[in-house]
Amino acid sequence: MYITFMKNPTDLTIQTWVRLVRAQQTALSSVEAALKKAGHPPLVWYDVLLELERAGADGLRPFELESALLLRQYGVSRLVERIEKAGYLAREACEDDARGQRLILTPAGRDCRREMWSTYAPAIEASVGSKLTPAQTKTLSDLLGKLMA
Amino acid sequence: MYITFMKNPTDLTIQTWVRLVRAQQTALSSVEAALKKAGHPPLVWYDVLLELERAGADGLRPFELESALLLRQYGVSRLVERIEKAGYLAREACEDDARGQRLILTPAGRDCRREMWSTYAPAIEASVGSKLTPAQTKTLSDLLGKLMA
DNA sequence: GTAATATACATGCATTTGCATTGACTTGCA
DNA sequence: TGCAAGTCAATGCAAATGCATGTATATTAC
Repeated sequence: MYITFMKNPTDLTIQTWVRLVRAQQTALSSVEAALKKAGHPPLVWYDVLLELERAGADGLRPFELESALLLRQYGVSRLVERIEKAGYLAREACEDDARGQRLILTPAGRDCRREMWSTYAPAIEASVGSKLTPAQTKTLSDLLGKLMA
Repeated sequence: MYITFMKNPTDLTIQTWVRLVRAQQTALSSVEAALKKAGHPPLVWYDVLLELERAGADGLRPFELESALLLRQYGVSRLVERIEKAGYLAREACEDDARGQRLILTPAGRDCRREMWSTYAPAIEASVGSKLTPAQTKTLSDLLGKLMA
């Protein structure tokens, strides 16, 4: 039996929590809205395509995507299915593990990611970059880093 | 024809964006998981119950909840339906507007919110409070405030 | 007063997500 | 070797969400 000691949050901590949730929600939904308005797929597709692009010719295993993007196993399974159906990735049999598969970015997928970026980038700038000085941005990044650690 | 000038984000801005999304996602899902593990309803129920508690005896109109919690109209409609079915809120006809209704917290709803808080509070402390000094927390809160503005 | 428009809320239908389970293969170990 | 346990991925079913639209009432313009 473990006793985990977790004291109650201060008002300041609560306020920070609320702002974290709200600020992210607001920013994220404005980015998603921009993508949708431009006729692009949802943001998570971008993340997948980017990971695959970074992974290069060997692609990635679904479980690698799962941990890289903090998705659930069944979420990856169905997301990959949809992206494949759109022609942006290909599944290959995995040589060294017959249970698995390799997910490879297609040229169309590469193009899609690039086009999404042309909408995504200004949306990030509008929601984050334009609201803070570089020094403030750095501070925010560091503090968020501490939260994730 | 408007020209909206939005330059591309710096690498620092992009990193901050990614961390904002990830940090919130991580923290939020750990809070949600704690609630679920304790047998409580999802977090958004807490938000609704708290808003209704703050609103007092007259309760709130659905559209007020919508803007207070940044939800979609149909989301509120169905969320309220579920919470009502659980017995945590009551719907009253609205005197001055026959299209509308008033949502009132029930005693069971008040209790539910209190019990949720006993899980929610330590989870906030664990995801935010315990990771930062008070000064850092204040700085983070202020910077997130700028993002929301 | 009445017609046009706007607001409040609900809902049918398709898509997505969550949860539990299954099927297939691998690994560890007797 | 062989089998128990573990890992990778898919899927059936239920719940939640998104989108478009519907219904009712209120407000505005004339």
